[in-house]
Amino acid sequence: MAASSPPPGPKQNQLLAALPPTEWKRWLPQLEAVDLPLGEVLYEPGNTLSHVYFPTTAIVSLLYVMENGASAEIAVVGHEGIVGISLFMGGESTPSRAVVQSAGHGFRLPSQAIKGEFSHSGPVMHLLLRYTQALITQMAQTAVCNRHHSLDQQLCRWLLLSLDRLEGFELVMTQELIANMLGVRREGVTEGALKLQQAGLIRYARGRITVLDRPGLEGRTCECYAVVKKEYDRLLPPTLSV
Amino acid sequence: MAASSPPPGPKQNQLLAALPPTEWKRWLPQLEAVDLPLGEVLYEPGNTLSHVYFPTTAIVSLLYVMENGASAEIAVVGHEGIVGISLFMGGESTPSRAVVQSAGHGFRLPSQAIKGEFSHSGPVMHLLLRYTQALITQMAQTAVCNRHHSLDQQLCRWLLLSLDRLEGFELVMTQELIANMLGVRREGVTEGALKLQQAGLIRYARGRITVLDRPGLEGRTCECYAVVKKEYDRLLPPTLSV
DNA sequence: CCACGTCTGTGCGATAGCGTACGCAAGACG
DNA sequence: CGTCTTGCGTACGCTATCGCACAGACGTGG
Repeated sequence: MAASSPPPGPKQNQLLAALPPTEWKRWLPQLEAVDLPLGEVLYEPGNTLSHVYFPTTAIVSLLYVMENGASAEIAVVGHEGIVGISLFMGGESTPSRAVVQSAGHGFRLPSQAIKGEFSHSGPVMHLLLRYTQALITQMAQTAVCNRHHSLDQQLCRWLLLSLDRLEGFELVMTQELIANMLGVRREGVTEGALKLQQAGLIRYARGRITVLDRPGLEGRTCECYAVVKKEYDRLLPPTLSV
Repeated sequence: MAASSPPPGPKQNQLLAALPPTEWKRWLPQLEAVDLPLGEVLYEPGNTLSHVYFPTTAIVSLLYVMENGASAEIAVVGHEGIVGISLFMGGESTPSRAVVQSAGHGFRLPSQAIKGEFSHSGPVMHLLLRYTQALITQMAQTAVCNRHHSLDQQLCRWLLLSLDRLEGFELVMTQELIANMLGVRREGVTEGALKLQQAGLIRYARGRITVLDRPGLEGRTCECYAVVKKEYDRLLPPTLSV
C-alpha cells in the first residue's frame, strides 16, 4: 500500500473492457472512479441503487444478513463483474446487501445509463428478467437456509414453497424424494415429518402428504420462506399486466 | 387423479398469462402441451435445451448432482415460472439439471421463440446477461457447498474465489471476517486456516493471508470451485469480444 | 391371499460444527 | 515504555445430523 501504485483504469474491469467501442465511448464520461474501503456498503436490502459498480481492484461481497444478525455470503464480485444487477434485471432492489470485502478501487455508473441498454427491449424480456430475479432470490435464500437453519425449518420451507406452486393441499412425494431435494438423509425427513404430523400440521401416508395447517407450517419455518415469497409477489404481482 | 380433470390451459402458467396480446398470439401456435411425469428430466448439465418449459400443474426442481451422487435442490419452479432461463440469459446450458418433482402438465416453446425476444437488444445487454448467468451459477454452487461440504473445503473454495478476483497472492482479511462470509464460527476458520498453514499452503498473520501454494488449495477444495470457475470462463472468456 | 417391493419408523455410535470462555501475542497509541 | 485493542489459539461440553442397520406396515400384482 505504498500509495503510489497507479490508480486502476476502467479497463481493469473485465465487463467494461469487453464493451464495444460505441458503448465504451458513451459510458466513459459518465464513469466515476470510486474508492472502495473495507466494509463500505454499496447497497442495503430493499434500497434502490443510484449506481451500478464495476470493481477493479476491490472485491465486493453479496451478503444476506439474517434477523438475528448472522450472515452468509451469497456470491462475491470482483474485477470480472458488476454490482447491482437488480437494476437491469428490473427489480430495482434485492433482499441482500453488498459490502466491500477487500478494499480497493472501482468505477460507478449512474443507473440510468445501464437501464438505457435494456429500455429498447420488449415487455416480454422485462417480464422474463423480473422472473429471473425472483429465481435468483430463491437460490440465494436456499444458500442461506442451507447454512443456518435446521432440517425441521427447511422441511417446512420446502413444503410451503412446493405448496405455493400447486393447487390444493396435497403433495405426491415420498420422504426419500424430499431428502434428495433438501440434500439430507431420508431418516431426517422422517423425523421432521413425524413432528409435523404429531403437531397436527400435516398428514401423510406412503408418498402422499396432506397439509392440514398451513399457518402452522409458516410458524415453524425460518424467515427464508417469507423472504422468497415476498420477493416473488413483489416482482411478479398476481395482477401482472405487462 | 381421476384422469378427468380438464387439461390445464397455457394461461394457468402465470408468465404465459401475463404476456401482452401481441406476443400471446405469436406464441400460442408454437406452444405444445406436454405431460410431465414424476422424475422426467427436462435438461441435463451442459446440454443445450431445445425448448423452454412453462409448468402449469407440475413442479420442476433445479437440482445439482454432485460427483458422488449426492444432490441438492437449487430452486423450484412451478406455474409461476419458466424452466430454461439459460436460453435467454445467453449461456445455453447450466451445470444443474431440471427434474419433474411433482407430476403434472405444462407447455413448451421452441427455444428460438424465446431467443427472438432478446435478439433485438444490443451487445451490452447480452454481455450483462451472460455475466448474470455466471453469477447465478456461483450462487447455486454456494447453496450446494453450504449443504454438503466441510468447513475446510469451503474455506479453500472461498480463498480461491477471492484470489481469482485480485491480483497477487495476498488477501487483507481477518479470520473473523471470513467467518462472517462463510456463515461459520471464527474459531472454525482459525482451525481450518491452521491446517492450511501447517500444510504450507498459506501463511498469515494479523489479517494478512498469503497464498503460497495455489494448486494445493485447489486439491483440498470441493468440486464447487471448479464448477464456478469453469462457468465463468465459459460465459465470460478472457478474450471477450462482444 | 400370499409374496414382494416400497415406504416409513427406530435405534445407536460417530462426528462436525456450535457456544462459550479464556489465554496470549502483536501492533497501535499514548 | 506501559497500556489497550485487535487478531489468533485452545479447550470443553453440547447438539444436530450422519451412516448404517434393521423392523414393521402398507399396497400391488401374481
